[in-house]
Amino acid sequence: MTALTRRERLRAELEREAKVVARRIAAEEGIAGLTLAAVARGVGVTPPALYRYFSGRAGLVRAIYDDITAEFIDTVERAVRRQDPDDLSAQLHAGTQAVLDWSVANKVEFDLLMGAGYAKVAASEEGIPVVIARELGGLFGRLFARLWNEGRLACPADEEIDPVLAAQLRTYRSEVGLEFPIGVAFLMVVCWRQIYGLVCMAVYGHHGFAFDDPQPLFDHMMDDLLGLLGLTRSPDLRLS
Amino acid sequence: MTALTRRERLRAELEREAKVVARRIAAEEGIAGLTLAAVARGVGVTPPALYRYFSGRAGLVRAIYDDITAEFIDTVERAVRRQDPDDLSAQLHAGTQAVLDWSVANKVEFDLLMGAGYAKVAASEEGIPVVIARELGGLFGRLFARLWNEGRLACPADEEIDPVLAAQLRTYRSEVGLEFPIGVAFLMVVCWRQIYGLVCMAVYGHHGFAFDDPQPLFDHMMDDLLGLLGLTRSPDLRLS
DNA sequence: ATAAAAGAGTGAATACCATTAACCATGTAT
DNA sequence: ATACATGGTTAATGGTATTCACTCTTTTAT
Repeated sequence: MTALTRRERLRAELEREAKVVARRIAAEEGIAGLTLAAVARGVGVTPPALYRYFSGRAGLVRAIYDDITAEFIDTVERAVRRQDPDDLSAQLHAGTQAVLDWSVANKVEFDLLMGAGYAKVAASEEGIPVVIARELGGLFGRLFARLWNEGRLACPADEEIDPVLAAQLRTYRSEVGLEFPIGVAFLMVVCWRQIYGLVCMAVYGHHGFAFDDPQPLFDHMMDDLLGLLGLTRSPDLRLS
Repeated sequence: MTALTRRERLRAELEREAKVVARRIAAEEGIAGLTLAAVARGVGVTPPALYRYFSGRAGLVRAIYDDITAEFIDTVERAVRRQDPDDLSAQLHAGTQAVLDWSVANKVEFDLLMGAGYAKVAASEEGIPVVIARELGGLFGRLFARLWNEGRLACPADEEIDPVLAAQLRTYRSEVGLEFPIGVAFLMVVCWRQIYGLVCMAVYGHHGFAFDDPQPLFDHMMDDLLGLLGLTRSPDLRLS
């Protein structure tokens, strides 16, 4: 039951609408082009009214940042769950493809979450830093953990890893809340480095004159990465 | 001989100084915080005066973009030339290390050249697109060409490459002005994808809570990449 | 039911910013 | 010496964020 008072309903409604308008403007004009005045026009109020909902422009950006994070993680999570629960290769593949597809389809949002925008948001607010890395790391980390438990993963032993790197991996592992050896975390980071590079290339497009479509490079990369994990590409991907 | 008139000297001086101030402000505040008014204050003129030197704010950004490109390429080129001319491994290693070091030391500039800033600059101006990719591709491409000529490079044959990817590689090769088979271009792109991913991680820092120092991951990556090219890490790197 | 309190919006004011136009002083060239 | 080109100025326009004082409405408490 909606024990909400009239005011609360209206407030929730305007806040939702303001964020929708803000998302649309950001997607069209970029974060730099996202102005309180434009959002105010879009929802039919004067700019100062928005200060009842967000703490200024920075607060508005922070608000849509949180929404975008949830949306991104949800998208990737759904793609993973759409696969055969026993086919880890298919799940890793689909999740990674979802990361690429969402990023290319939402370039401004990607930049905010994992690009230049991240540093700005993180610098101006507290409580941001680890969010996206933890969520995404946890999502893929659970798949890596299953691989590890099945004993199919060939990863370096703790002693083989450079001490400085080992310390970083331990920090990473504990921050993301994972249980496996740091060698597994190392594999995750090696994979992420490659995925992230490809996605950044596709999103920022400084090689777009030739590699307009990232899919062929992505397919090659997935074969590489799955091979690194001792897997082969699963034929029955359900990407629909 | 300076066949420059007094006015020309003063003009060149103010233009230089304005760009220096702009670079400083951009580095401190980010490109978004780079305002004509602040630059004008910095060089002791009123804002409209800068319109005699740059076509508005966009023109100023474009001007420092060009400077930054030249500076970046020059830095990498010097690092390569500092190595033994016959030690391709050392040259590749040093060049790549220079890319990382410069990018981390100049985050805002990196973003402008190869991150989110690139898309904005490229969208608003003509003649930009291929610059950075061509310069950097040419620099590393010459090293790959030498490797190829020495026959030490194990790369896929043309027929083994997916047709769509092959077309992209041909576009890339011709745009960058390289001569070798597209299999070599493929290796270049595979390497760049990994380097770029690591650099973006280091610059944008969404994993910075754990991987504050990118060097250990970089060292691992270089071993991988040099191995991919049939090389081993050269012991006598002169990075000083 | 009515009065007090809380909430949500407005308009005005301040302080930035970019950009253009009109204007003036000065260096350069004839 | 004079005419012109150049590089600067001030003033004006219009956009932005943000704060403050005020009003109207809704909620809450008596």
